[in-house]
Amino acid sequence: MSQPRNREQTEQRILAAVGEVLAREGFTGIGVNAIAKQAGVDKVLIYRYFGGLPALLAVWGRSGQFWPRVEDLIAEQPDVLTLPPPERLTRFFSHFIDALRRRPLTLEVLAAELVARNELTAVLEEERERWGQAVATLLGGDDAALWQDHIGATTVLIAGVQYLLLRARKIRRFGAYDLHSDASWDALKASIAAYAQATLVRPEPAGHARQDKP
Amino acid sequence: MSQPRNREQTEQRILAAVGEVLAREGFTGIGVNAIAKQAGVDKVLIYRYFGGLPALLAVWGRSGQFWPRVEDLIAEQPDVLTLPPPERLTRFFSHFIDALRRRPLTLEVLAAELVARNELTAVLEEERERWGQAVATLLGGDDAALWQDHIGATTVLIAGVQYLLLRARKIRRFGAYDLHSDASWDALKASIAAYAQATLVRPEPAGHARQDKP
DNA sequence: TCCATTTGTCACTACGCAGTGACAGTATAA
DNA sequence: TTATACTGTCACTGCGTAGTGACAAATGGA
Repeated sequence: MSQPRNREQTEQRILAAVGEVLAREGFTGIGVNAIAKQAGVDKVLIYRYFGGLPALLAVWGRSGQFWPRVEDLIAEQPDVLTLPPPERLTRFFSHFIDALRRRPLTLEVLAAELVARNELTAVLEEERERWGQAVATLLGGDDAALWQDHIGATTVLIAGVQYLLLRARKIRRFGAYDLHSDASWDALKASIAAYAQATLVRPEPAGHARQDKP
Repeated sequence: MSQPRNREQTEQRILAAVGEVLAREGFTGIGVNAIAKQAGVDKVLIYRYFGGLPALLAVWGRSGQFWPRVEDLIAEQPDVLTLPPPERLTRFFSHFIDALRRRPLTLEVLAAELVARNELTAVLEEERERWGQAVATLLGGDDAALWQDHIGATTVLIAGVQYLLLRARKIRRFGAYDLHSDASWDALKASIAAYAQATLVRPEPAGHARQDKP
């Protein structure tokens, strides 16, 4: 019944248990008791090895990559940078939605951030700030000025996608959409694509219109 | 120190205390002990008069109107229905943002819905579903077909605004924006306005409103 | 006046939580 | 071999929570 005497392994057990408890019970179920029980380890070791629950969460947050890496969002299309801006934005959103729908743990943490701040959310905040920079670079591409005109609406759209994904976990409907159905998400992707086509182009149609071809 | 013997008044005290505790400690601080203490009443009366915490929350949810009524979002401009669609959408978003920024209690409940379902969130869900219908009618106005084409993007924008307002409570930055500054919100409103101008128009037969794909 | 019901108070149980002190077994270094 | 540090277990305190039973005081009807 007693654990092998191996601190390294025990620490890994505890770290793994954090994710397991989070996945099973959600953020409100997180606590030293639950984590220790899940790890099959005495809770005092959490204090001894990590210094308490907040410090443990910080370590866990740094170890796992729940946030989709920007590269993964465009991986299947490595020449995405050569696409015209509307297609680029469309593909980005499509992959972003799919990636987040596959990451329930990310959504759990994302939801927790809205309710309470703690060591974990602080760690993830830095991480995502860097992510935002990378996305801006990706979407801006070779025409940063064009992108600049649409950064506001696109920011709200990114926020909106995240919010709808969070709501989907607990509440099925939002306005006209059933957030549990793939068809709804396809429709939303199509709407965003239409938005991109309609707006993400150089404003002057006549005269010195600039083509978005390389 | 004993309360006057007046059930009606005591019930009102308890209901008021729900909102007070929610405002002061947030949703995680809600509990029979805290509510009873706030109301200056013994907690057993919560069970006796309301049947427990979930039932109390349901009553409270029905009694208060924290969600901005659609009429209030356009009150200062009663002839909003005569405005062209882009201006109509722009005004709606501007008022919607301002209204929610003035309702911390609404945001608290909105955030709670993302984490846990309970009697309160169920009640509010019905309420907001009706709200969504009213908004659709308002924005659609006399040209439901036009609106239909943009319902998806607008839905995501509404969701995005709500999400940014929720994040602002705990996390100051989102992408390029400081969510605590009025200037950021003005910029976001302007971006939404630009989106509305660019997309929410009738495709003219020979007009330049919508640009063709290359 | 008498009695039943209602209103409000108090004391209590049972539970889960965070955190800690004491202890036993094991590895390691002198 | 002996002393020391380390790893893991157990039992415990203290706190806050939800929920309940017993009781005192006031009300209102017969």
